[in-house]
Amino acid sequence: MVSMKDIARECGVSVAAVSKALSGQPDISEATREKIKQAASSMGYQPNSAAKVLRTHRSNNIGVLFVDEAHNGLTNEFFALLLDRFKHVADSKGYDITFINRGISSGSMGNMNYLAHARYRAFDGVLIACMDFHNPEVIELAQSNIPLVTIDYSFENRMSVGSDNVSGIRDLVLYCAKMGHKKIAYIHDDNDSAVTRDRVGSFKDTMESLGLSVPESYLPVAEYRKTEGSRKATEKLLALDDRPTCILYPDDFSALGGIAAIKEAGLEIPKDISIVGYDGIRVGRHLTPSLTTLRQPTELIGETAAQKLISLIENPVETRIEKVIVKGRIYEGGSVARI
Amino acid sequence: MVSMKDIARECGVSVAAVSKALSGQPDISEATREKIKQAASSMGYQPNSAAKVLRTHRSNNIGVLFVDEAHNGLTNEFFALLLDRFKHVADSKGYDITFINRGISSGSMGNMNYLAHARYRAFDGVLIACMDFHNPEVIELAQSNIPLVTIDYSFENRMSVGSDNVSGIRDLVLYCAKMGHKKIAYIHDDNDSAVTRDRVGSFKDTMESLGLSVPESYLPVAEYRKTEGSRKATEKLLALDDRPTCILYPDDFSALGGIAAIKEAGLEIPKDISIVGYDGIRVGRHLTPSLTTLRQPTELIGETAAQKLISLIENPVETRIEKVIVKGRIYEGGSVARI
DNA sequence: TAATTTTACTTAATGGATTAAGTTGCGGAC
DNA sequence: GTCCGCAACTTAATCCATTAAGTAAAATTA
Repeated sequence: MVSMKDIARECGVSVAAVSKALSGQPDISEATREKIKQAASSMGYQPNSAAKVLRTHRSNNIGVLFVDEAHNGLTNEFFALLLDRFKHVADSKGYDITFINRGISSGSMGNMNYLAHARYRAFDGVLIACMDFHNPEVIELAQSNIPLVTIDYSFENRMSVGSDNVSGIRDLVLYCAKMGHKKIAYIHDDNDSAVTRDRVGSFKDTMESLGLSVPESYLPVAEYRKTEGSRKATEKLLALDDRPTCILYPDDFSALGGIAAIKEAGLEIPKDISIVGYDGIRVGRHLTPSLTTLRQPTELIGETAAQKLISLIENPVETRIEKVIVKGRIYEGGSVARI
Repeated sequence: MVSMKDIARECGVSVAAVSKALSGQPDISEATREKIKQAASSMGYQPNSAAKVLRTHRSNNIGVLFVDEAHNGLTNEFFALLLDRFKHVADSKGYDITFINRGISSGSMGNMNYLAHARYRAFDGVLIACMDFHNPEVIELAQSNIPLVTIDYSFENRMSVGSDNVSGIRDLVLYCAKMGHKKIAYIHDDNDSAVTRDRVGSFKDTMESLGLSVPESYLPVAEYRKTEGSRKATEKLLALDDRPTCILYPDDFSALGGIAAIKEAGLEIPKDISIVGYDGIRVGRHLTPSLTTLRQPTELIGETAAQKLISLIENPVETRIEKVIVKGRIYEGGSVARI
């Protein structure tokens, strides 16, 4: 490997001069700079990030924390798309992306936790998405001094980007009501998160403002993004004496589980029962009938998260901590009947 | 940040002793080792990867080259799942994963190419998937001395993991023939790759072995994984005087494009025309009828790639260069009619 | 007991780049 | 002619961990 030392020898200057010439510092004459650049290029010089990081404490590397146990991270279309756009913006600004995990061993002290890993790699910033935000290790990371952006969850005094769950659920409920539905159920997770609180709250509020009642049985619990749970929750709803005419699912994967249960019960969508998803993933568009859902501006969320995080990294003082909220839009498929 | 220096001062030993104690070297007494470990842990010591990489030239970091322009990388379910499994194995063996891109600037010399980026970050190894393998930069990377595994493409003298396209296409054709089809079309890309050659070759060979003829018009061209192209190719096939009774698509996304064209033509699957996909992505299972396809053992490909690459990194001499080929299995959906 | 081996360290060089502080030579001001 | 200021460098310290080579003391052997 050619280093600055080699170039310096070749050009008869000091290593410092080479460093300055290549990094565009002003106190190097144009002639010398040209000579150094020429030599660097002809000798096949490649910078060494380790040396740079060691000296400057800047890695131009962003850590991404995506849970991947149970295939819940990358293979989730929503998060894959989010990461794709995030990566795109990061790339264009000269940042790499490395996944944060728990597999790196810290010598004798067992495996590193998330924060230790982030420090070990000297990440300039961290993106957290698709996680259990109550995990102590995640909280530890969030309370560190590393620039941080979270998706769909907000820590105190930290940047976050999320979708507007309140308006999302409201819009969906209003749409269903407009289509004539009065008996609407909402399946949700019982985890303690703002997403759940916002959505359930919005659901109840909107229903109330429409003068529609929501029996407790219309709010069954199922883990997010698990088809199995939503399938069972759907079966419960279908078994009710006073069955709802429309079921809202908390995400499109859950809706897939619901569809399976409905088909199994010998019912037809939307003739016998209407359903609505949330997220707007690709598969929904190819179903028959296609799934009415709230399409999240996933690309925008990913891009915004990257911009905010990089701004936080590069201008820590001027950058204002924000809780960015972006609105989604209803995709009107064919899964809600007019009654 | 606490460094070994701080621990050394605290314990009254040299930095070298600390390094040895923490990395488990034998020539440190148990008493001293214990003391150092205690101090390290109570002082909150965190190793510094930059220093380690600088000194040892080992980064415990694997570069992953996934094209992402046109959302073709991460958001492709096949590759997302592949990467997910790859990452899982890499994690468990203590390797991080960083995306290789072209966004990192090398000071005055423009942006780094893939190889330069890999050297810059000192990746111990590289995974290449989902790429244009004829790209000069990719070839340059493949010809470097960095341990490398490619997916679904094989460079001379380099490790690769791929699915068995020959048996895959053959199995599908045999299945269709068994269902009574004689007029079978295959849409394919006209790029110059082993995947295409193997598949088209296998298609023609299998058809010939069955005594079935394949007119040129039954082999229309469309770019892989693009619904738009396959839609047009399908329209062409449907417009033929002697229309095929069954269309094979090169991947499930292409099949989605075909389905759109077929619906638009007012035809019904599988009553009027049968279709077959390739890959076995999730959406296919939720279509009505569900898509008959060749399900690739994506998880296995990802895991194998990781194991092979890490073996290549850790035992460069003993590890034999292999072209691993794994077989897929037909998923029998409802998109092929018995005629 | 003297010689040898082992144990448990220390010393010092090294990897590659950055940067504050210092030095030299030159042109211009007075 | 002298002094000042500036351009264009060089020097040297620094970031942190690793490791070959060296050393002193303790343990073993003859």
